[in-house]
Amino acid sequence: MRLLVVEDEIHLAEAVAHILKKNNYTVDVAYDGESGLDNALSGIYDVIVLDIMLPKIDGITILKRLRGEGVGVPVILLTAKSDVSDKVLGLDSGADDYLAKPFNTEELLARIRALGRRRGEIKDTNQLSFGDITLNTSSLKLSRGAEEISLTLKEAELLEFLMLRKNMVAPKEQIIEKLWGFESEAEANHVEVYVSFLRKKLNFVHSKTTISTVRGVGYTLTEQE
Amino acid sequence: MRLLVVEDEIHLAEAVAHILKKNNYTVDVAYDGESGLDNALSGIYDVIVLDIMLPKIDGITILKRLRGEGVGVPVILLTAKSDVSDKVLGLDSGADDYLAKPFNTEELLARIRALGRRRGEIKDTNQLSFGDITLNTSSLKLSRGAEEISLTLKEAELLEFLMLRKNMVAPKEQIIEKLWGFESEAEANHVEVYVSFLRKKLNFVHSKTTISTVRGVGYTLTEQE
DNA sequence: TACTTTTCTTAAAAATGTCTTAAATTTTTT
DNA sequence: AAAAAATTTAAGACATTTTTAAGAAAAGTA
Repeated sequence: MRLLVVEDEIHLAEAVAHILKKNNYTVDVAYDGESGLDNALSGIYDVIVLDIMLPKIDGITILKRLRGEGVGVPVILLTAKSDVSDKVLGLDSGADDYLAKPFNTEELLARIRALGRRRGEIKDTNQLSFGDITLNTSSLKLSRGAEEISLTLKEAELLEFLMLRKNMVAPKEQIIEKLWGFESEAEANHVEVYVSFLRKKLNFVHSKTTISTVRGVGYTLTEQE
Repeated sequence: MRLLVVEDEIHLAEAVAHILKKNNYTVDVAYDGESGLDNALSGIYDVIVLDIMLPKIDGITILKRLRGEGVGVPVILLTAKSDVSDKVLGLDSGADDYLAKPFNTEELLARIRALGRRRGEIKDTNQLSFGDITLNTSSLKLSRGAEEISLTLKEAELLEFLMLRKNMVAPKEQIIEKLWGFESEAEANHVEVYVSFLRKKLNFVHSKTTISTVRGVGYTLTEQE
């Protein structure tokens, strides 16, 4: 994961960068709003840690510009102000999280993990793997070893959703929301039908990976022994 | 993050709870001052949204009692009155924020985020531990060491409730309210049945943790030596 | 001890959630 | 416009969970 830290207090910036690198992130640092915005617009970052008070361009402005340009990268706002109105403003501008200085390391790490996770981990190859299966999110092909089968769009979306969540349970509600949007009449049965389809196809490629159901909650991808 | 909403207008309470859950909070609802206070005193909440006008015990009184007991959980007061004196009274009684009805969703969310953040807690996992056992509240799996067993939804809810209250006694009444809703026909026997089920499962994983009965009151989780 | 109350445990009934089809409908491709 | 593919609907079978109910056991009381 590649992170951008935009912070003008050099000491703090270096300290944060150091900690993040220690935690296996690739970290770039910008010391003022202008270069921060330039970097952020590149779209190569998975999470941006952004101070509000900055020289040249302030954090809120950067955030608005990013969102205005359609850059949806998760942003954690950093600030000394604990003013409520300020927070609301930040969040309204499209921040994903908010952290007041001084903050502790664990807290920052936890939030970065949380946001990074939300993004998932599709590499530029469009290949997504779990256990013995691979899904090409572009060609919609599911493969296990040499065996391969085509998925329909909905099937692929569902599988991708489950794969991104690895061993976590994906609530049925969330699946509906993701695949059909949440105003829809879509019923739980839709999900069940597609789970059934997918299981058949997983079976077809003789995968050891299965979709197990957690009754009353949802589904989770598990690797069988 | 775990929130408590204390609001007697059922419609509003449900709507708020729904929105909050959508935003990944764990939400409990109490429909009157008495059960609101009981719940609040448990100390398991990160933020409490508290209506002022309530049956049985009013919000201000609840707030004072909480602070009197040394419970410092952030409280957002909710009220139809936009009366300034009321606001002052609320803040003097130890409220952290104040929101006049009708309020918009974003505003409420922003304030909760702001207050929750102050606590510095962030929900990073759905694992809950007590003594030698761990409950995954998402996959509904109870484990002790390498041994593991699946729980049903109700079993998991009950265990979670007990685990959150650690060594405190969970009154049967409160358990009913939490698992079956506050106006249900649910009888004490329901709880007894589920306690029985759970004990069997705790036994199954050879846990030293047991549910002990406090006759006439309720149940509590205890670790046996 | 005898009696009352509360809790525990079970089995079976009822309710609910899930799976699997096939057919109907919609969308896309030819 | 016809054919093919994908999606949605619907219904019955099936599985699991929840509820009910009733007697046994345990705890409290006189």
